[in-house]
Amino acid sequence: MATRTDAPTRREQILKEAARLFAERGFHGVGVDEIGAAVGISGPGLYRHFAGKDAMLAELLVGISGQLLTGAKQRLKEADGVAAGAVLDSLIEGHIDFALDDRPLITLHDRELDRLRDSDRKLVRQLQRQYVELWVAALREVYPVLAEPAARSAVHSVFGLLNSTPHLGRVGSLPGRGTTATLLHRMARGAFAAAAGAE
Amino acid sequence: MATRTDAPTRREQILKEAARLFAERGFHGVGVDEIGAAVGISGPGLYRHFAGKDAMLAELLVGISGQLLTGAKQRLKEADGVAAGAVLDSLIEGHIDFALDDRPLITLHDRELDRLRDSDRKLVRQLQRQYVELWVAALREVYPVLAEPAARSAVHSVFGLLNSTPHLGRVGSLPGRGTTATLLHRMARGAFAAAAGAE
DNA sequence: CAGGGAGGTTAGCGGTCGTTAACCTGAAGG
DNA sequence: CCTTCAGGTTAACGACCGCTAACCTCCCTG
Repeated sequence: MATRTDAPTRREQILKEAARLFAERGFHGVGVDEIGAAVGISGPGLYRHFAGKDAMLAELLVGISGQLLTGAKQRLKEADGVAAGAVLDSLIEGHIDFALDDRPLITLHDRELDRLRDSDRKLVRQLQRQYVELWVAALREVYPVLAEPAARSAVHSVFGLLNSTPHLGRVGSLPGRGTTATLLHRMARGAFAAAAGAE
Repeated sequence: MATRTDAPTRREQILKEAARLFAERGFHGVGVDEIGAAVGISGPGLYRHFAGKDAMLAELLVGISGQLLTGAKQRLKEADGVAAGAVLDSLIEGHIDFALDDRPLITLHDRELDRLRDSDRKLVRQLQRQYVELWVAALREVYPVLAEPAARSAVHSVFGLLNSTPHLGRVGSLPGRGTTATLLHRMARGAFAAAAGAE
């Protein structure tokens, strides 16, 4: 996958700023005028790029879920034949990268899903479900003791743990990205091991 | 502490329904008419009990933070002289009880804080900070290896793990409250142990 | 060099929402 | 029995918000 070097399109600028604002003040708490102002144009100008405010949220949430799922599938493909534990580690690593690099999106991800049109919400839910099932399978490969319901609960809980990055204070106060990533990774593995420990 | 048997006051009914609605659709996504309808009166009738919509949210959030902090202090007092691990277990147990019994409140707790007036938000933040510091101290009692910043990050992450209960599907699909509580407790301990493991 | 589309602008409409005003009612109490 | 007041009601106001309409201005292209 070639790294993008070209300038972001206006659509992408808008999506990025909208994500930040939605994460900060909630979908209903942000007006289109503010989103426009954040990219240097005025409110109604946004309608040259999106059908409406809902469409921005939909594109963000579908994008997030799709990106997580695609990334996970990619990692699973690359990790063919390696130890089960390494596969799980790779999933964890991918999720942590995302949680640390796109904190506004992580916030939106589990906060504004209900604001979507029915069809979009179903799509996002389906992508999320697939992502979860990838984790559940990888987890049970490592810990066959875990029954499926317990494994699913454990995965959701670890998502909660990894997605706590927005609560870890502003970027400056963190002990450094690498340190935080390592800590989160260890804790996730520890939580999984404990979940399987005394089943 | 005597268990309440008397009927809930109207104020309490309103707060409970408001919490549920705010958690479901967000603070800005719920109208006062809906909150009124949920308790059988009409919108403006609420103003006999609260100064405004903001006041309901404020009372909810301050109540949550205060309740968590008070409960934790109580548990610390009762657990005087016992092993450090047992103290940490008691904190975890208290938080899990809260997360499982008051899921709407847990959702509000880290989602709508920014909608508060400055003074209320500062109060809530202060209560939350005290609560976190109680945990950090208890955690470092068990794992003295953990430096304070790492301990604080670990605590926030475990909160994320424990507060994931709203994502665990509707109550019916859970494997039973006790089972879930035990699983969460084990995972929290496992995450803490791993955080301290290779410091 | 016409012209047409991409991407802006401002004005304004229609609906919603929080809040207030004015009024009503039933029960308690001297 | 009259008063008072807690706790409702409906009507309506003002602000805000998403969105559309109408118009403008480059820039690209045949």
